[in-house]
Amino acid sequence: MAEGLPTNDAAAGSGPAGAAQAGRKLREVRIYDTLREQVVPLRPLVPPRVGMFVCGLTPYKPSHIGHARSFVFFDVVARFLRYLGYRVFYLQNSTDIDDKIIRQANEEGTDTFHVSERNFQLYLRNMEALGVRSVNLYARCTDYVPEIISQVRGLVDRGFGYAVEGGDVYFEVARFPKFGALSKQRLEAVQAGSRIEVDPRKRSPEDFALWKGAKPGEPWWESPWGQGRPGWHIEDTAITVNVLGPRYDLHGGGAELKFPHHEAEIAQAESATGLSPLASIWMHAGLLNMRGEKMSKSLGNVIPLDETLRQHNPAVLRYFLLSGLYRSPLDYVGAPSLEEAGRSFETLASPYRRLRQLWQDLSHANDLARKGPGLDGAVAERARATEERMVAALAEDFQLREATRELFNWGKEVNTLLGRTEHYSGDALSVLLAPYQFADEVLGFFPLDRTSAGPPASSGAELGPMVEIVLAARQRARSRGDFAEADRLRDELTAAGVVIEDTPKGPKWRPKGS
RNA sequence: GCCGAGGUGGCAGAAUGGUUAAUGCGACGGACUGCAGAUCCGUUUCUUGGGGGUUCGAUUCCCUCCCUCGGCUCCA
Repeated sequence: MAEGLPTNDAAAGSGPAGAAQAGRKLREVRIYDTLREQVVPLRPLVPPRVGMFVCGLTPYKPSHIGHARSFVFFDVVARFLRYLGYRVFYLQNSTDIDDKIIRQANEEGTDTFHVSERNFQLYLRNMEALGVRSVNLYARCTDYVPEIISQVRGLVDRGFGYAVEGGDVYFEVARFPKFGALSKQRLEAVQAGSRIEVDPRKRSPEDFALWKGAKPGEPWWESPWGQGRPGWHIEDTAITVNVLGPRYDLHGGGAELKFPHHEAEIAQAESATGLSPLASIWMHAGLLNMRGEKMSKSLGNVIPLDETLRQHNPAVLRYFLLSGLYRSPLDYVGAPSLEEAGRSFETLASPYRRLRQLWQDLSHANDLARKGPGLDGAVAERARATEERMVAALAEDFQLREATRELFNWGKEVNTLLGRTEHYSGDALSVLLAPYQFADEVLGFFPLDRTSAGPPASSGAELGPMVEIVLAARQRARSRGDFAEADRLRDELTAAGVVIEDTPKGPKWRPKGS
């Protein structure tokens, strides 16, 4: 939210957030659960708390825009639940030790910590640029090795895991009949489709590694099975059981993780704790595709997130990533996708920008309390209704597009009102701003206060004096009818990244991309 | 092969067993402007992959065929 804007009710404790403290019933949110294959109400184990875990990334390389889609979406999930008054603890892990990181470190001639930490820090910066700020704890796998070993040992003790020669420990899938329930896969079918050479030490091909014995030159930790490191799946359950408990409310991740990763999580955690279900609701975000195909290194179509954020307004990327149904694939065709999104975003943000400017003008003039024209009661009612419809859309399995549509419609109304007069009172402006503030708080549509399309531009402060001089010259040219000169000066300002708009009250300007 | 998602206007992309099938982008016309931009108003285009069925009525439910994409132990 831009500094100096009217305070949102929720933040002030008199709105929905205050409801929880007052012990009132929280608004019900319905979410599609992959396991049950239907939209179900979120019923927190310990209301109003919501434990939420989302599978994070393996930072062996800089993250790409596909990652951004999931993490931006789950950011909205956490923001929305908090807006409603749920007290969300959002946990995300980072797989900072695994085969790919080891390989990358060897290629670079450095160690795994450097590789994972460098990419993880870059990821955090990228997430910050995208306005993702709802995660309470990023848990690194290597910080939880004792918990991991303890959980593996527990599984071995209870007969779910078995150690083999070489220091590997496997989970015996045959001991967990529900394996496959989440992805609706049957084991026989899975075995038939296996692409991986079966390790002869495993009792069954579908058994997966809980712990891997260290090979020469690899990082290792001491364990009851010798020197080794965690298998891929175990860190998530070791971390969540310790941080969120044996059961929690929401588990999120990309759709491709359903099988085998999330199946393995269920098998591990429920076998280790004896409690079920591990997560009350399993959410899966649709993947981001490149021109209809998955994004993968072998196809050579991975778009680095960092590069994209340097070339485009992060707000536009965020808007684009949130523009479809979260469970469906989203197709990215490169820059044209973001250019179109940028035009849409401009339509969306422009009325907000106008309102915010008016508010700030009043604020600077210390005149917020003045008696300006108020608002028609019907307008105020429509503002409330707009916000309510946005809430309702999100409360029914996060229908982002529905919510956004409301904001477009609201923008049209705002533009019409501002076309009649701009002299509204502070109260009236805050009513008009409310739907935008909701969108900012929950959808994060206006991160870092950047509300127009395009790459970052120079700041208004450093351009200001030059622009004012040129603009004055252009006005003189216009008043003497020398429109050729006036247009030339406008072209120069445009080339310098300044957007000029003539209004009845004289020309206005702003840096492109601000 | 098995599991899953999907085929809607020029493009992106929603929705519902039943008034004119959202919204955005684009295009065209009008208002405004010296011009442009922004904004407003209006217009433009889909009968919802093919076929069959259920129904008073289906884009929405069922069957079938065609096509696309994803998962099947690296992957947000």
